[in-house]
Amino acid sequence: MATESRYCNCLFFSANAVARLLTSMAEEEFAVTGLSPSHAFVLMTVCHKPGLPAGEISREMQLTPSTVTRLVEKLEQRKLLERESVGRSTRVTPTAAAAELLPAVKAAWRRLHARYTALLGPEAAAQLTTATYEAAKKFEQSS
Amino acid sequence: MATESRYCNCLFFSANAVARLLTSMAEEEFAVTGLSPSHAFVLMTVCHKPGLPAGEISREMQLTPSTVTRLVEKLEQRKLLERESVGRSTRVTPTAAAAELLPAVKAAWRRLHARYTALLGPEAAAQLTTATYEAAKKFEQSS
DNA sequence: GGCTGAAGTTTGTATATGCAAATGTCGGCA
DNA sequence: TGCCGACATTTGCATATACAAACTTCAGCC
Repeated sequence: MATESRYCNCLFFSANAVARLLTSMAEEEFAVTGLSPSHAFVLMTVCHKPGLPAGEISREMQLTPSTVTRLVEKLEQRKLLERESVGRSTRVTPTAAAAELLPAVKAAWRRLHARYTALLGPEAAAQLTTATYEAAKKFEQSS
Repeated sequence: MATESRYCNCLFFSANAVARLLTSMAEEEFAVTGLSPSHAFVLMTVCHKPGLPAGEISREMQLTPSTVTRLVEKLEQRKLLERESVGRSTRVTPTAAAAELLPAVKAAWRRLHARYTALLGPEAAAQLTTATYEAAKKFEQSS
């Protein structure tokens, strides 16, 4: 109470702090899969829709195309994904190894969810999540 | 509506998206000062408490000491801050140039605030900010 | 008084992400 | 048919941030 940060009323500030802390939690939970959180999300996305073009991954994950290229590249090196150039798009498909790894990835994701939900309380967590998602949508529209 | 992201109920995901979007807004607003948002916050922090040890900056900004070292280092190169080694801590003080730049920095900060507040609506913005800040505090305690 | 450990900072290295430019591919039009 | 602009992706480069190890300084204890 005595030491509220000077920046507690700045959303830029708090949002970045929360994102860093959640990323560090996510890294811990996904560690058992050998993947970083972002790589894990790419894997889940591609397993859900095999053959997805890279640009679609970019849109679903709200990351730039170049970032997606790097992520997929690394997963390809680990033999978890394959890329196929089709026309001007690049279709990405999971390998058998990816299918095998998927349950562990999904379990880690569930643990992450459970972890921050426990820390915030179920209602607060749900509310913060939707508010944050709505904000992301509005910000995205304006840019 | 038709295309809600699969990840809209994941706070890790939304928090990172919002943080990226806010960072990009902040970069635009702080651009006139020639500083990145983080550098601008360091400058404001040090102008507010001249002689602050680096570790205190680290705590106020919720960044690691090494990150603060890099930020201060660059501001020192630009003749905006000075470092003085006192015992085992490093005291950081603003230069005259920093004092001169400070109003522009604060103005940019106000513009940033106004910008996201306009996009979200005043109540929603305030509520999201406090909820986010509370979450950051809880996450920090648990780590 | 000298050692030992803890605290504060810096340095080396690694990762995530983005922007801008380059590359490759398609569609339409002269 | 061949060129030109638009789209999808990749590549080169830059920045932000962190972790771990090294370095410095102090504080207490023998």
